[in-house]
Amino acid sequence: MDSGQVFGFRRLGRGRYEGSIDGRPVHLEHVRGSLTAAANGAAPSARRLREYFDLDRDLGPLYEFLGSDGRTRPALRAYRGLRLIRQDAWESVAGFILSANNNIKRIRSIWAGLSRYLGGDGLEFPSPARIAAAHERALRQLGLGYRAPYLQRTACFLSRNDAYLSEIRKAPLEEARTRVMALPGIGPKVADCVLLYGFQRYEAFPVDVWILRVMRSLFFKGRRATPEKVRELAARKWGRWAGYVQQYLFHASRTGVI
DNA sequence: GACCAGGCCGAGC
DNA sequence: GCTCGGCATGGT
Repeated sequence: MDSGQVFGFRRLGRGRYEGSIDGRPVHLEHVRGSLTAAANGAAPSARRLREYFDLDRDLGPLYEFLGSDGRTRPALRAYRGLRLIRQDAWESVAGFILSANNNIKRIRSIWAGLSRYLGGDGLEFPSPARIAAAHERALRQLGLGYRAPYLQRTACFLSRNDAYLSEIRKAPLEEARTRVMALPGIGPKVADCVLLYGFQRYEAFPVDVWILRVMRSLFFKGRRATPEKVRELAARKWGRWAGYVQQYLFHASRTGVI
């Protein structure tokens, strides 16, 4: 919840969060290895929670990758158990359009504003149609800045092409990436985030400023390396686990562990 | 009061 | 094809 994957959850206390899953508000509590969910209406089922948090995936191969290399081992030691949330595709599209040249704290704040002023009764994140119907000026007032037209144009397009995202899910990786990048405000990095977090394409390896720094430092002897070179190395080294490795490196880098 | 943040876009070579 | 400014805004 705190590793920059989702922006709609608020931390209430140790292991306690409020947010929404499947468009329904929910309270989550994680204590001593036990996860519980509570809601006013229907809470997500145990099965749904296991799926949402990807709990049934065997992370053995990931731990082997991370643990067998001294450069990545600290990230595993610190954050063993960290998993990729299987979030809604539209929410990943919107969240990572907002993320461009922004910081996580402020993305959360913008997300909360959109939910409060454009979402439904449960303060869930607004649908494409609701954002499409908003005025760009209103979006700017919520702090989106120059991202306002991007989010709105993408919302307009998706509200009129409701099969667009589900077709991406079925496409081969490179085609899927091209189609995600065709949306306004989405370039290579945001596309990789959408593929990874919204479509569970675990080969995707988003390269932002944090990942670029840590990858240069760990694997390029501190020398310059383009995001494209970094992506190629990650694909070669970690294959289908690259996205998971990225999350460990990103979070460890941001928290000063590596 | 700089500098930075999970970058993208359009213009100009 | 590539490089390079411009872009809104709040946190630090």
